[in-house]
Amino acid sequence: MKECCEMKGFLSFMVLKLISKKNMSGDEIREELKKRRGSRPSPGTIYPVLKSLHQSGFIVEVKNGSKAKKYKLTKKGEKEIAAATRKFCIMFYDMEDDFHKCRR
Amino acid sequence: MKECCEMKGFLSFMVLKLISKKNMSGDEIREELKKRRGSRPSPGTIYPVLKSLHQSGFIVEVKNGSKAKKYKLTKKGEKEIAAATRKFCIMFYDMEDDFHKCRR
DNA sequence: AATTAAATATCGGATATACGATACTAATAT
DNA sequence: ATATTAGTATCGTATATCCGATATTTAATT
Repeated sequence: MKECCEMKGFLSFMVLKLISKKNMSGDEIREELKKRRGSRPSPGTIYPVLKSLHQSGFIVEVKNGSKAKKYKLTKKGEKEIAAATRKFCIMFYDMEDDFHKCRR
Repeated sequence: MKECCEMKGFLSFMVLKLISKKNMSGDEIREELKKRRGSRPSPGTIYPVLKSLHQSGFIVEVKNGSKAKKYKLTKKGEKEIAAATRKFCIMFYDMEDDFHKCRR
């Protein structure tokens, strides 16, 4: 382990979570992730994740006009993110206090 | 990716977090993680993590009497978990709502 | 002290995660 | 139509993560 607590491994969760709130394109997701974790994930990081989520049937592409295509959740994807969120909350149930502290 | 949102990658964070709340032995940590994520991590999972955290200078061993040795944070470890917690909160700042929902 | 049990430690390997570099595609502008 | 740009996609690779199996150490029991 080069650096402790890098917290890798939540990328697909986070991507699915973001799309669940709002239909987004790959680039928009990269931008949002930059805000959240400091660094903008490279294309080689984000697109394979989207591909994988698509292959699993959790997201589909949506095109409207000449804009960059966006992704939105499928029914299956909604179930998945709901289940994953539940797990997340159980895993980190006592992090709520930390959220409050960070707010100040 | 076999299964989406497995949320691997948080083990060392979680271990450090647990020790920060209470001095714990490897076995106690395994037990606590069983509650949180459903499955009890195997020895081959948990002890390398402890070793790595120890080598990084985040934790030290504490023995009292004939009981199983426990780990406690060092100053460095305290700083590390504080920084990691801050990152966590930024990354997942909007998960608070989900915590509330899960509570019900 | 010898035996058993509990806890810890190590090893090899499978899989996941993420990145940089590069290639491709589609939209826009010239 | 061609050139340019923005967005998307793929490839190869490095590292992290985690596990099962096994070995070792430590504590408890007889």
